[in-house]
Amino acid sequence: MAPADSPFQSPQQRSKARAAKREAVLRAAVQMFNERGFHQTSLDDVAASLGISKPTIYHYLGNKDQVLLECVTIGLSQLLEAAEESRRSAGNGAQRLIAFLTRYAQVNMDDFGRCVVRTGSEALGPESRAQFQALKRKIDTAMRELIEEGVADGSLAPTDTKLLGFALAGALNWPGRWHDPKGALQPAQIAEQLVAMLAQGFLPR
Amino acid sequence: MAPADSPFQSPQQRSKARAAKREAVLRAAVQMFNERGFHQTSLDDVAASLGISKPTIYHYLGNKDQVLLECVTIGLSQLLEAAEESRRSAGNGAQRLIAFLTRYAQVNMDDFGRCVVRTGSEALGPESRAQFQALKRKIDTAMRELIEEGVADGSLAPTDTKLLGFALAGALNWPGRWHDPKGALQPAQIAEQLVAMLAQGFLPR
DNA sequence: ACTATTGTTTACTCACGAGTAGATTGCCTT
DNA sequence: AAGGCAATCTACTCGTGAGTAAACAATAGT
Repeated sequence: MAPADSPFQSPQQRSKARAAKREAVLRAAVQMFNERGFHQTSLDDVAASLGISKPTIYHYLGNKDQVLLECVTIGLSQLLEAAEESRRSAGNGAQRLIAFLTRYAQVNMDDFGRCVVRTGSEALGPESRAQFQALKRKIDTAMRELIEEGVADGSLAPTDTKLLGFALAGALNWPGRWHDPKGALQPAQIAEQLVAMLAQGFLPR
Repeated sequence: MAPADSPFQSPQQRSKARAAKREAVLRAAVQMFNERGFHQTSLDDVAASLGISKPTIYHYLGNKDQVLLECVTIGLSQLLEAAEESRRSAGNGAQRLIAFLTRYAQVNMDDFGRCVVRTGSEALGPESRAQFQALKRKIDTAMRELIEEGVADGSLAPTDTKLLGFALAGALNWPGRWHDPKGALQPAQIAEQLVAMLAQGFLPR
């Protein structure tokens, strides 16, 4: 084993460093995409923000399309993970749905989640677009399943599953558009209040 | 007065024809924007779809930015009009809010409304963007006022007005993303059901 | 008939940004 | 020592698409 402070890197350290750089590129890219929009962001801009040059980005990622695809894939994976976690968790259907929705809203206020919300599938090339849409469909399906489980166990009022899914998705995606990460409002709070509001409806009981 | 079938046009007819052509350009443009996205649509494409050439578009509209701005302005005007109409209508606060929301959702499934939903403000240049955002803020404000009136007259449960506004806007903008105009589902039905669902919440009563 | 105005075209310019070629440096292996 | 691989740069190419110049046609007004 090498001394911890050796200036020479082990293979693991090297590949880890490589992965870290790759991720740094994605982080920088996604932040600029969210701020200015995908088409208003050149890879030269992204490179400059990291103090590197464009070819370096191409060293880590194939092309601009792939950069975007990776960003949204990360966001969607977080959502998918949230769905799976809720699936495994205890509680009745309504409780598990609410847990999922809360996490869902939070992810949509994070860098990669926001990118998912703000990216229209048209921005991607045909192959990437297909992957993107397939992933989104997976999330939709997961949400619907959670809803149906809730209806089945009686903890949710019976409704049109698809429509409820769309309504919830819309309401909880929207923060990805309006929420300002530099603002005072905390994502966790927004998520919780929003979900509570949706759960209750707005007519008086 | 000239004979009705004269091949010579009166000044009114000329300016009307001009306006009609302008609108035809906007219609063609907005449809392509919605389908392929703004950046994936060149003005050459739009022109071709009308069987004309690009400079003709420039004869009616200043530049691409302005084309988009006009499109979203039309959409937003429809929303604003809906708000004003609801303001003037009879009924308690909740009823007027619901009427507005229903119309709001419908507009968002129409060509120009969809364009509003699908267009990120980053796509526009600075001046146009400011106008766009100002208009959107107006809609937001109108919605919040409707909510507050409902709370004031007791027909709505008291809540965080801003948050409810965002939740409703999100849920009712979303159809502009997923609804397929060529699909079987009718916008009017979707709008009504969606609003009813939001009004009631999804927890059992 | 003559001129101005409106509508429309063809045929350009020009900038920007994605993507690449090839050189360079330095570490790592044999 | 030598060759190879990883990481990075400078300096390009090249397509696309916004926007324009200039000509042409048709209609309207004088």
